[in-house]
Amino acid sequence: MSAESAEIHDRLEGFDTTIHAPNRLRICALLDAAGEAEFGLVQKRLDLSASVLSKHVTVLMDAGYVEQRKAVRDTRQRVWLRLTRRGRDAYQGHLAALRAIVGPPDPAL
Amino acid sequence: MSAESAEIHDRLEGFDTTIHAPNRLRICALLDAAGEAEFGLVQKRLDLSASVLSKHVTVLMDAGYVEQRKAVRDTRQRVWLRLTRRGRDAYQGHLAALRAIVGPPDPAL
DNA sequence: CTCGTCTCTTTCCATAGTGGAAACTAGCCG
DNA sequence: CGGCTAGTTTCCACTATGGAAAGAGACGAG
Repeated sequence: MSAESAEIHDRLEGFDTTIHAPNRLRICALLDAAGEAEFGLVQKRLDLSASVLSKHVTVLMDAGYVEQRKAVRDTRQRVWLRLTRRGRDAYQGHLAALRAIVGPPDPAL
Repeated sequence: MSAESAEIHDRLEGFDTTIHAPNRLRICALLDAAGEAEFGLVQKRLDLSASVLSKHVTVLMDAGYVEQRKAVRDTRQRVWLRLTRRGRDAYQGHLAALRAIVGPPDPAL
């Protein structure tokens, strides 16, 4: 099981464990849809504690998938989050990998 | 953030961490598609060590998602795996949850 | 009957991931 | 200055995960 295994078993290319973690998947999905979102909004939307969200964002930034922008709203500094180009690609690649795993949606359903 | 949070944040109903784990997701997808599959075939298809596959199968059985059937092929006892009804439902529910998270596939792509 | 093989299963172990709580930091207001 | 808000980081306990190796059950060979 070596040379041909790549031909035989399901491909995992694009599968990204950094993104796959449930909360990070939700974060990426939200940012992908929103384009850019405020930290607090993400936190509320996903119902995460600030510390947990902050840590996941750190992981995503370390991977180069997310970047921050600081801006003032209501006299207060807030952090805006968005996917980098690389993050968007990785996210889309991960979705493609998931689709490859689960197969095409059954049209009969 | 309590009563209305269920209305606000993304729904996670159906999201099943037991199934979400990468290798278990692949196992469930394979069994869902195959109906029933031999342990060895699953192992080869997914390129997993016997011990790892066995442990994941145990987890899925403990959850009531998979059942085994022992049968002889080529003079040797082999284990056949399949999703239970409950497992199939949980798997489909998880896929639905994933779709709810990532949103509808972009037709423009 | 005993031995070796094949097919899983279980145990042991080391490592990494995860979240909650709380302490900490930075900017702004009064 | 003290207090408040918005994030960040640290501390901690717990769970998950995989690899390697030992076990266990069934079967054929001799």
